[in-house]
Amino acid sequence: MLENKVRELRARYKLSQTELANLVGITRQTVGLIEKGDYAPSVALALKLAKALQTSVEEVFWLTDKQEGGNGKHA
Amino acid sequence: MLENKVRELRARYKLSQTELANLVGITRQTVGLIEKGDYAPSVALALKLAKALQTSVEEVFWLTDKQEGGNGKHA
DNA sequence: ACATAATGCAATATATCCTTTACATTTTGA
DNA sequence: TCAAAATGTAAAGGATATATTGCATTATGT
Repeated sequence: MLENKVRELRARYKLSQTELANLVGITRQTVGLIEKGDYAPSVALALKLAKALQTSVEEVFWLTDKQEGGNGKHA
Repeated sequence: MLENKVRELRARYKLSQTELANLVGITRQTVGLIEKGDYAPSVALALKLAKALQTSVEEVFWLTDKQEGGNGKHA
């Protein structure tokens, strides 16, 4: 599955979800869903996020072996 | 808009669209559409493509100022 | 020339991204 | 404590990524 450290990097620069969202041209809800791992953004958005967070796409997003959890609804 | 050099890198390793598609788990049609610039893949797929092409996401995909052309249909 | 592989392209269907709107909860700061 | 900001979350809908199937065209090798 796809993992990321958007939240960690965003905290490092003391940006709110809304501020980061404005920087890259999306809504704060989308930022929240990406941080939660619910959305795998397009590479265009990933490039913008990496730039806003002053690092590379690979530093922000990476693939792991882990399987996708359940359906999101807790048991 | 989003540009990429998938075709150039694929040629460098003498891979067919079908071979690259198999390496990253998609269909050859999708490879063709990405090369043509019609699709901006998910960051998960971009990571797999960059890995298959032995480089970074930023080397394969980048954003430019250029506007999206017409609707694809020639005038 | 011929067979085969590679590519282009189109239509349809499904999955997923992303937005908008709305409301609840949590955190922060004076 | 109180107000404001930040975050969580959800539903509905538009936009687009990706698969599947099928057929036409072009390139490659013998």
